[in-house]
Amino acid sequence: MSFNAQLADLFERMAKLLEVTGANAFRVNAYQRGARRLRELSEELEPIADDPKQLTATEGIGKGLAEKIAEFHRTGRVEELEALRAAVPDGVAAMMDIPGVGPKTVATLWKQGGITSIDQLKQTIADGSLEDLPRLGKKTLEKIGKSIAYAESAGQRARLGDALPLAVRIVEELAALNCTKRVDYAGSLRRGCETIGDIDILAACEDPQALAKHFTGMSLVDEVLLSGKTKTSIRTDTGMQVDLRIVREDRYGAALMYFTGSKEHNVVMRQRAIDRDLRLNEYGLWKAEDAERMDEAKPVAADTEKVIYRKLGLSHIGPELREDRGEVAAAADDELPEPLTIDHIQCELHAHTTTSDGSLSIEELAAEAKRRGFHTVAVTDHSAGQVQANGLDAQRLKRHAARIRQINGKLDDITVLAGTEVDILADGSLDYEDDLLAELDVVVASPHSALSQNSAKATERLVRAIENPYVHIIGHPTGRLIGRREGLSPDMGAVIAAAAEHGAALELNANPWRLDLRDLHLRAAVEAGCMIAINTDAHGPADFDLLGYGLLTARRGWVEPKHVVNCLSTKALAKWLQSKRQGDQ
DNA sequence: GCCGTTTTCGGCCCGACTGTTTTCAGTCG
Repeated sequence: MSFNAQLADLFERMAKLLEVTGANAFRVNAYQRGARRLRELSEELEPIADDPKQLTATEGIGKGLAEKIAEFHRTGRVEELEALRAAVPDGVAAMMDIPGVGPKTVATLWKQGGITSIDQLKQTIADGSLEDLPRLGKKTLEKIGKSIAYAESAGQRARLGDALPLAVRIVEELAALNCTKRVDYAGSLRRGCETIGDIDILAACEDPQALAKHFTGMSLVDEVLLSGKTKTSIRTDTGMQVDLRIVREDRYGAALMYFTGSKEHNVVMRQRAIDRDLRLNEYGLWKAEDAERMDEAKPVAADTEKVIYRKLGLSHIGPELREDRGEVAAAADDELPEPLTIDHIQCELHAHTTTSDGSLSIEELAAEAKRRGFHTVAVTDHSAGQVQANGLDAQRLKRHAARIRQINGKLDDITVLAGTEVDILADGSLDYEDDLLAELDVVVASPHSALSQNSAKATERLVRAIENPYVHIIGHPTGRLIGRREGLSPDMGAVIAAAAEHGAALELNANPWRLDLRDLHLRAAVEAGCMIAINTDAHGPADFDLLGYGLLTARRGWVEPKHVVNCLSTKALAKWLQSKRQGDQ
């Protein structure tokens, strides 16, 4: 784990323990913010760990955190954290993770109830001996018990690819009602986050009661969690929590902005409003004096997000950018990245056919790509190392390439490239000889095995593949599977620097299990001058639809059309593929 | 603990919902 990541974990732990012990909430928040900053930092703090001046130049790190960083660097530990650990049993801190249980409840359970673990809490709820504690009545305990049971059975965040189709289905069903004026999904889903805690749906409606009733009566509803005048929550049969909020139509934009978040983005926006003697909340942007009487007053702006941003002196910030990663400053200077849309994507450079583990023939793949409006599709079947995927040995690859070229000669309006997705072996060598790779139009090199090797080895491995003169694209560079497998954790700065130097593109694999590279690494890559390849890794016709997940992730990574090889014209793409070859001759 | 064209103190986003109270504390987003 990197120095920054270790510190981020440490600060998060501090925050949690401080919260349980009833520390000042703003102090807790400072540690949380510090941890978050550390995770987003692209440069390592270790070299400057003993220089408070340089450390405090980072936003969110002041004198206190700088001292902790120096202490950790010097001694490998932080005294205050050790003291907190000694004072608070592990099980007590763990109770904070139960939904509906916050610091106050944990403190009551621990100090007054003697509960020091989730297991003990579960038992005590079952035998009913807890009900004498203040503010812990029968219903509350019942709810906590349910939360524990649910967390034990599921608990994990949903992948974007599972949550988005579900949200679209719910939005479409609610939109079909006569009384519905507007309805959208908001929250982390609208921001295109790779995993989603719960789905937020926002609606404006002439008959809120009817809408809420329809919502709780949908066939996918397993349990109604709460239902108020403006907020209703359900759990679906797949275990996903869905919140519906109903707002006035003329306040819709303010609500959409508010519920899209992120929380951190909202904080910056609210502060920006205050700096201009305005107030921003979920009901609109107000003059400061009107914020107290929103019922009678007229908002400065409320019906669309765009107007609210404009009234705050900002160009419209796309939902994927709203993470407090510098987007507000960029919008103020009119320097936001150009939004990458599906119309910019003109080719697919990573696809499989029946020759390895795909479901389409070469002709069918070409036809599907053409139907999607692409000028080029690359056939990149697996190399021999992928035995389970029917990977090709050298002889089969030669015959396959010849057949691809033969078919390409007969097709109009679509170019089919002869390529491969060659394995990057554990030591960074490739699964084919260089002279065979040199015969192909496009080479995608990907790690598929030895995905738990250490960081140093992974870095060396990927850099070596990047240095190979015949490699155009590094496919799904870390090999992670979201929520299932962590994949490689190389020194991404070194990998990116190598890719920039050698002109290899890094892939953003659009499959929602992968989304690899992830958003923050993409941003570091384009800032370093790397090209990005956004591919669906199609194994069948429907996989081309996965491109949408790639676009969301790319926008989160501040990737613009000019950074993406799939946005190149036929001619420019041919030139790019060639340049790699010529540059090394 | 962080931060500063109201800078070394005094703020730090704020409203909905629930359950336990009987006017509000705790949690969540």
